Amino acid sequence: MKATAQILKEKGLKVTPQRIAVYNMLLNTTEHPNAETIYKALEPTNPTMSLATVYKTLDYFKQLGLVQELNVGEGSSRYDAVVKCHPHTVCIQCGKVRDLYLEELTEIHKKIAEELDFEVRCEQLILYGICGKCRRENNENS
Amino acid sequence: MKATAQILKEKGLKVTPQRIAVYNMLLNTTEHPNAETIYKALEPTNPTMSLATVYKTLDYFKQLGLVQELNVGEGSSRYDAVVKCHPHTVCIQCGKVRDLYLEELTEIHKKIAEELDFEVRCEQLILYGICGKCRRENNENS
DNA sequence: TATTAAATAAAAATAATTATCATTTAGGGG
DNA sequence: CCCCTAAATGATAATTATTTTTATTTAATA
Repeated sequence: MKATAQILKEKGLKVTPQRIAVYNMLLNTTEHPNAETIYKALEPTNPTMSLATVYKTLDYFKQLGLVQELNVGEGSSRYDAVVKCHPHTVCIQCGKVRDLYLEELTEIHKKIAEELDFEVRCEQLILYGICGKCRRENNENS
Repeated sequence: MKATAQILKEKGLKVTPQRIAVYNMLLNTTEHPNAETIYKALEPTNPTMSLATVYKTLDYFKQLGLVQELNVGEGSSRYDAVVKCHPHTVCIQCGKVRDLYLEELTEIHKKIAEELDFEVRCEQLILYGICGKCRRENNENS
């Protein structure tokens, strides 16, 4: 695996502890955290870090294709270090956002795109519903 | 077509000029306006209308299934009087949001959902890209 | 028509994000 | 290795979208 500092350098970014911290945090989670959550997670180890820096860092990363922004209809944006377009599930009960990897879908959308007067750059599919865990808990309590 | 007042009444809502205006405005557009845009559009005919009322009205409508909220990654939410889940295209150049009606997709998602430990309630597909109009304009200018 | 609970407008409050700006720092050149 | 400078940071103010509050108005029922 490529070192974070190296990745930043290749993108033409100055390597700073803050940027390394944000990127590593995102690499090591599948939780799709928002800026606030990232900030809180880094506070213990980076006590001088500011929330504005997190926002600015995420914005740079987004422009350079290091992260993707995801809005599932909450107040705030979530971020994902997996930049390849991929579908997500959102549990409307516990709020958990999970990645889905369904090659079929990608292919199907490509095919459909060809039939439209629209040049698809990225497709985002969000499935809203009840995750397995919540469904089982609901059944127990009824 | 059912009268707006009747629809509101059936949902157990008090019929007010503001609610009728908001709902009719959404019925008569395919632009997926946000709260601000709805407010501005209604200002000429409803000069006393307040933005807070637009927000509250949209919130009621959403709860009752009269409108659906759509977030394509802008700062604000858009609203659609077509409440059936359906895909959208978003032009990353002109910002236009359009409805797509692709039955195949709905079916495919249903099938895939069966294979997941996830009970799908609604799926939202957003295709980001360049619309035909923008693509043609780009070609002219190059 | 009178009553009353609910809806409205206006304004203040909140939340998420962005901008400003003085200070600090990364990283290239000497 | 240190200096220099442009860029990054932190603190804070500003902005934008949305929600809440509250006094007033109104829809709808008796």
